[in-house]
Amino acid sequence: MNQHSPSVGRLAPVTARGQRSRLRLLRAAEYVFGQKGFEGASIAEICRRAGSALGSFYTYFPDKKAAYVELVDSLGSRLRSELATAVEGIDDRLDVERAGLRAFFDFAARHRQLYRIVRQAEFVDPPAFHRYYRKLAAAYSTGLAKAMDEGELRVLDPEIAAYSLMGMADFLGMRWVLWETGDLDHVVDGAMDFLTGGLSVPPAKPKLATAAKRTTKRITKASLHAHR
Amino acid sequence: MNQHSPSVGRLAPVTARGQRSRLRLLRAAEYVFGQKGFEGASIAEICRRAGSALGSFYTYFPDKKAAYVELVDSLGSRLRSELATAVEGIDDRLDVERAGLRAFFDFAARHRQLYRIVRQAEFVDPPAFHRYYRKLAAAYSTGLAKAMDEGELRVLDPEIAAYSLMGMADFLGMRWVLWETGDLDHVVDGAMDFLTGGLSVPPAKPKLATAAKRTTKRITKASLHAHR
Amino acid sequence: MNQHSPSVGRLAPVTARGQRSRLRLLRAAEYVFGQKGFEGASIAEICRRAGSALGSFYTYFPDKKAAYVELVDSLGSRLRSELATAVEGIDDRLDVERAGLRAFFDFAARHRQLYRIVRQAEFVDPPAFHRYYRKLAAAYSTGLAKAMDEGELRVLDPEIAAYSLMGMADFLGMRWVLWETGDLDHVVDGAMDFLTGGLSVPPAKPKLATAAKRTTKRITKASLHAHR
Amino acid sequence: MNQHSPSVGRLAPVTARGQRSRLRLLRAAEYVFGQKGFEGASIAEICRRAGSALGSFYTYFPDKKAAYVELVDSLGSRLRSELATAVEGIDDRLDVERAGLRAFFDFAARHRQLYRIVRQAEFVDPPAFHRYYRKLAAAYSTGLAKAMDEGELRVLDPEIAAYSLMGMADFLGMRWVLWETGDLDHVVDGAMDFLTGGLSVPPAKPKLATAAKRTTKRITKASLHAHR
DNA sequence: AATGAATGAGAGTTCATTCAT
DNA sequence: TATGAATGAACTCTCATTCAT
Repeated sequence: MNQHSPSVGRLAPVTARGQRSRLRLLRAAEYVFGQKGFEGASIAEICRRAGSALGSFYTYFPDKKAAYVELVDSLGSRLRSELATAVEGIDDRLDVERAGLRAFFDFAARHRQLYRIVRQAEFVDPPAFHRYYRKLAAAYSTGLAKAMDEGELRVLDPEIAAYSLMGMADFLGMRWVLWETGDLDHVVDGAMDFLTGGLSVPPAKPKLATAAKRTTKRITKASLHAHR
Repeated sequence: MNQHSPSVGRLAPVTARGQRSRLRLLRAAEYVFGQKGFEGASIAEICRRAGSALGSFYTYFPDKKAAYVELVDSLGSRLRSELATAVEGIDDRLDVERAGLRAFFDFAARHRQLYRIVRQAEFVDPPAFHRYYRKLAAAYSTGLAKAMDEGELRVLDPEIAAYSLMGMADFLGMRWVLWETGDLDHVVDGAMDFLTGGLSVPPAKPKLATAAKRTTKRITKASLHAHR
Repeated sequence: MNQHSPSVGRLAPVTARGQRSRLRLLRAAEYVFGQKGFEGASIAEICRRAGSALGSFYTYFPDKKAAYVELVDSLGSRLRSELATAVEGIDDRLDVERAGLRAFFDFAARHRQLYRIVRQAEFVDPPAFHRYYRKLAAAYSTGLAKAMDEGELRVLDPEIAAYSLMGMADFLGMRWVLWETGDLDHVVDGAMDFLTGGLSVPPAKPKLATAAKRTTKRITKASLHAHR
Repeated sequence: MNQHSPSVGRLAPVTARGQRSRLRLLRAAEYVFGQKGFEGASIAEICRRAGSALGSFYTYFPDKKAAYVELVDSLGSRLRSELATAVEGIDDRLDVERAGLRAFFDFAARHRQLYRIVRQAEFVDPPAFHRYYRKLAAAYSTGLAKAMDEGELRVLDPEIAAYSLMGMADFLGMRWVLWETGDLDHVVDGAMDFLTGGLSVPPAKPKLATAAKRTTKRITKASLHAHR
């Protein structure tokens, strides 16, 4: 175990000074873990960055993994909370989707460590990894199910829809937020276009379709060109 | 042809015995890397599993990373080839999507190490990681663009659509292949339902819509129940 | 008087509250040192057990070793005092031996940490270790010499006899008090039998010897059986 | 676990070079453990002394403790074997005792690390500690029981006698081999005197007793003087 | 006197890689 | 080619002790 427990030393600091130290360490850990991954990060570097002595890390965390797990949980709840705030008060469910997607991209842009930390969690602590996605999915599923019940969305299996939408957001963010910052408006529009109407051609007016086709074809070729 | 031809990144064995040793090592590596991750895996364990001596690893691979990168590339090309085979000769583009999704799930079920190896590639060798997804996306985008051109699919930005569909497949596979083996037919149906028609309620015949709604609503509730 | 008077090796508390804290720490130290050994014990655990803060230890002891040494000395003097009390007023010297042996076993049973603390003292502070045994041996030798002088015991080198008797008591206690609680009366009887008459067969009356032999032979075999 | 196992790396070396390395490490470990105790010894120092690299220790031992336990077992069997050799062919049982005692003192003198290593084993690995004494005691008890059966020794509980004799030897060795090298002949004589005839005064010829008394009294006083 | 945060030297252990055979 | 011993840098974690409050 750790050297501490109830009376002597705790992991939750009691003094204000302790609070500050712990926070500094956690922030440094978020940065370093995001930069180097779990294995690549060293406690020494985290402490150096936090301006603490090596041993101080263990005043606040039982071990390296615990700090990592705390970060995963924290990123998850920060993300969920930002998403909730972003869609608050929006009535139209498709607008909710748009705002949510946008908010996710913003979050990812402000927390570029998100992907690396969450994805590597699978190797560090599978439960934390599952927790992250399951909590997101649960909230998402519930929202979708409600909207379907109320006739605002087409009726689908909400959990399948939730994982589909999460996967979309995840991959689009990886591609256009992480790898190559692009015109996010365009990405959001494109994604909304897809998730709103799906792939299949509506049994519709041929003239309109042709016009649209020409337009997007150009985009298509440019995109393909750009990436080998 | 590309930067990953046989002679680059690997030390090609000349004798048949060497061929066999190399393959045994690679198979062992795939297993161990999939089980323990890149950092967690040790060359010693790989050699033990392959029945080779510790030093022999370096007869065939310059270092640990090289073997890992080769695996990522190999998984990528095996997957692309299986997908291509699976959809070969299918005319209807939506049937192509269905068959592709199914083939991906099958592949993931047979290569449960896929997710762990590919995802961790980001930390081991970012180029290999990008290559994996970019090659998949390029092929996918091209196919979608063609189908859109030919009027088989609604016209969308094909790269956005490709990443969206890849994200869907990835997350659905993670959820229903990796985490919890479920009724894959149901998942494929649900995913096709979503990706075909999207979320928005069609401005359609009220009677049909109502009927469908009631039917699927029951499914919905069951699903929610089943997964917390 | 000697080099271990109250004010040396300890920081004497002045207030009553201080007295209590010091004692609590010492008791906790005795427990933890006995449980984990000198190196295995941590100041943190001692403080936790004592209900004190980590820093408080150093209010009363200059360092870890000082507390340990104080315990060794204290165990030594407590033991010597109990032994002295136990044999007080006993006239027959062999009865003194019996009572002393018994008292030692009782002490060891009540202070199971005794062996571990004293034996490890050799590594922590050799002088304290020697002091412990030399003081015991000195008192013992004196007593034996006196009894020999007075014709109550056979005349032997008293120091050799003292160390022999201490070794006997030590090992018998280790075996039948520490390791496996047995029938102590039987052990005391057996030990007295040995230390009274020694190993050699007296040039005695054949009939009695034969009878005794048969009787004890049975005990013998049972004992051997019982302990592998 | 260790990085090694069946095919890749073993703890038992297969090459002659490996044999030599292992032996060098074990000898160095015996020296350093004996000098500094288990906790005080560092693998680094052992390797330095053995002329090996730090990591090589772990080629042959899974951890520090394993090497220690191996030493305890090895000391135990070396001692038992020397004792067995020393008494081989001796008919008179009391002569066996004398030769055994002497052999033990010799062994202790040549392996001054014996006491420190064995005694600290209690904290490092209790089973090894028990094994050491129990094996000695078992052999000893058997020998004593046989001699008692055959009428060569007075009949006593052989296990009690064995532990008594082991304790005597242990303490006498500690006092006159380890602490202060003395006249071992005198110690052996004195010990034999005690263990042969015990403490009690035989109901014998007064004249002889008086003579003996005077002789030993002088020794007594000298001894007492010498040690405070 | 008491608290608990801070310190940092030092430990055991792992393991990718090299090398002699 | 194959083997397995050898290497040593690097890591996580512990804990006695000090110090500011």
